[in-house]
Amino acid sequence: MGRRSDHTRPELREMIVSEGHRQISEVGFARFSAREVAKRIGYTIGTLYNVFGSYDQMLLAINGRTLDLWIAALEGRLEGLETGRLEAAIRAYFTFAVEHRHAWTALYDFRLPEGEPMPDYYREKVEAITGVIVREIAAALPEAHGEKARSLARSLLATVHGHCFFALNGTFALLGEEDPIARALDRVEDALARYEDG
Amino acid sequence: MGRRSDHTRPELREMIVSEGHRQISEVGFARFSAREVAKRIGYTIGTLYNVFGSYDQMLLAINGRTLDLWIAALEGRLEGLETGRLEAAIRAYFTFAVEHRHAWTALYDFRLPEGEPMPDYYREKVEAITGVIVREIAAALPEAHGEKARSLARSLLATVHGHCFFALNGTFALLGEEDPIARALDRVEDALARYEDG
DNA sequence: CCAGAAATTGAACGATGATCATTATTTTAA
DNA sequence: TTAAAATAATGATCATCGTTCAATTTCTGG
Repeated sequence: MGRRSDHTRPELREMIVSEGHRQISEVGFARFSAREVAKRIGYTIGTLYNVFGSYDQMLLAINGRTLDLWIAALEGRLEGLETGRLEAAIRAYFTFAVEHRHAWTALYDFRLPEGEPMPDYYREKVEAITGVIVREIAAALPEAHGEKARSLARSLLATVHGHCFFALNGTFALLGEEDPIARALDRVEDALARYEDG
Repeated sequence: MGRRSDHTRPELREMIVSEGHRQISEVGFARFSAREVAKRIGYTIGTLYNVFGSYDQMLLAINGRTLDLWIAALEGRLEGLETGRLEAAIRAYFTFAVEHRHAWTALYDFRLPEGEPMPDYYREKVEAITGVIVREIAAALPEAHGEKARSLARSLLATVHGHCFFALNGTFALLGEEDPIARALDRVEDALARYEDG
């Protein structure tokens, strides 16, 4: 078969990302198959390569979709909230990871070959996640500003990530920790309390 | 060829784990190949299955080797140290991860199929890593004891892990953080300071 | 010395990602 | 209107992977 134009380029792109995300959410990164994605949207493997150029770029697009959904989930949860915004953001962080186990894990399972740079569009999505936390940290610490707030936000993001990661991969269960979110919130509180003092 | 007895069962096991660890350290989890391991020790793929029963159990053994080396590196670094032991432990945590990038990352890239339980020997190694931190936390906080110290240690372990993970996977670089270890130490200090107060 | 046990092989299978000449379709321009 | 050029999609081909297991070879106990 040749040029069909059943779908425009952007439509096709969307179909692949959408189905790819569905796939990876269901079976996880390890069992993900590009061929299966192609089959399910009624195309063949070659077409995925035509559209994305490489497997890696396709996976990046799929992970990008996960980031989009994650950002939306965070923002959505905070919308209209007056108090407890930072805590809500952290809880939403966990909730998304738990509810999208496989897709969330794939974010970290997949890595570009060394040396290959992250595309800007992806970098921006990662920064958007951070941005949410930065904003809430800055709001929680009126006296903090600029780089100080950004630095603390990055670090607390890593803190929350570590707790979330251990919660999902079974490390916390293995170690007997039963309430990972509470522990993450403890650590954030520790940092804020200390900051307020000096 | 048949029963050769060039090597005893334990010898063979050691050869596979040793070469497997070398392999995964070099090329990483994604490019790891069991066939390649077999070839390099002068056996064939079937033999690996004879010895370990499954691919997963072999990988677990290889990751177990990484944990052994990690524990040894932590203990070795602390040996004879009188002061600054907790900080030294955390620095050693990072140092090992950086110096064994691929092997360390493989610890988290590989997961058993859902439902399959961790073998006890592996669980014990993970607990040994935690144990080091628990011990130093307990030493740093004389008034903390039992479950309180364990709980805090687990949480700080997750905190350090998050920072280490973001350092290695490029997230911190992307966000402009240049000194992940310092940030991890900040967070640990935050927790200890708060704990000492009440 | 031989029969049975044990260890090792490697061919076979079904997948995977990757490549690319071929073919079908559309678009363009004459 | 039609021929030529550009484009889209295919699917056969390749190298590799994990997995299985009958066949083969070697060892060992009697």
